Amino acid sequence: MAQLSDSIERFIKELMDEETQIEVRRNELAQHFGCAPSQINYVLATRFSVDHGYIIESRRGGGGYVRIVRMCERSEENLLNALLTRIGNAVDEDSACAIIAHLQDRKIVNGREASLMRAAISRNALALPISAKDVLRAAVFRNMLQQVFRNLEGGVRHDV
Amino acid sequence: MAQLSDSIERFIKELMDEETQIEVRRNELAQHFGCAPSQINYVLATRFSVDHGYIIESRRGGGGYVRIVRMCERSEENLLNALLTRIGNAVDEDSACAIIAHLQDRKIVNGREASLMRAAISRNALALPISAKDVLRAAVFRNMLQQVFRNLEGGVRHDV
DNA sequence: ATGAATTGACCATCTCTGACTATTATAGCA
DNA sequence: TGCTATAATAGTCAGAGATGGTCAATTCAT
Repeated sequence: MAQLSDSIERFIKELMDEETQIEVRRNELAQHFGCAPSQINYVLATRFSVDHGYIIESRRGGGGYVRIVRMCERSEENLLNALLTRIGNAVDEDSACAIIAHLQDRKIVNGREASLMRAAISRNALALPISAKDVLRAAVFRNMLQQVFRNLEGGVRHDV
Repeated sequence: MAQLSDSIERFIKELMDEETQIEVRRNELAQHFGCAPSQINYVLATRFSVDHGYIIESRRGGGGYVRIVRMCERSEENLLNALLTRIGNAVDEDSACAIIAHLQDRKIVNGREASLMRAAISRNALALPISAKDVLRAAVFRNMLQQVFRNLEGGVRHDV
């Protein structure tokens, strides 16, 4: 039998046919399928994650919504994954700068963006004991890289 | 449904089109939208804060008014200093995002750069206990801002 | 038996209102 | 003139209502 999650997934994908993004009410959707609202979050987390090429944005409170955005196909995905693996849980400043330079060589980021990234991961920025800096730098760097690659896809303003 | 707050925000911004400041009667505005007067204060507080680049002045009593001023004529140098002061030693994510949005409004950064900055200072990026995050975010953010303004001086402008 | 799916209790955030407070102008009066 | 009462504004804050989020426990499908 088709799982509830599968039905919800299909429903959302049909809604998105032709559209690059849609907005839904979590509660309405849940009611439509007669399930718990959190079930919607489950479907979004398992079928509409960044890995699946989607970005979820939402707002709570009166007039709240859940927006589902489909990202374009990514040709550079392998590079991103390679870089994320390379960075792992810690990375020193020189290595990070080398990666940024590489991205600039490949015209994936321009000079201004490269300088921004260096600023964010510099020793100065990360005001912590030396040992912790590399770990924190890796976290910030990973996040920025993912953003860089999302930007490549044409959509410019999607944070996660 | 479009939220009342969103409508009021749009209305005010349309009034301010071309103008650098406007004056309104709180009660009149509230009546126009059929809401409680304090709703106007709510909109001003959440959409026209200093972080968003506005200043609110008002006077009570007969002939009272609310004046909404859009900050814009500061030189970029002063803006940098104002922002660094504003950020200080700690800043939460929402405030930082408001500042980034303001920079984007003023075309000081473009969409890609804004998204990069948000990525660098997001909760996800700063893998630390909550209490320390705001402090670290401020440090990273300050560093990025200084870089942004250095980029301006060099005139290295790449639009997307 | 195992991992996926589902639920429900509890949490976080955003809006909006109304009661109460603060401030200012002005009319009326001594 | 000077003082005071009143009317006309605006500000603040706590709380209710409306959403969405998270996570641990449970159930289900293979």
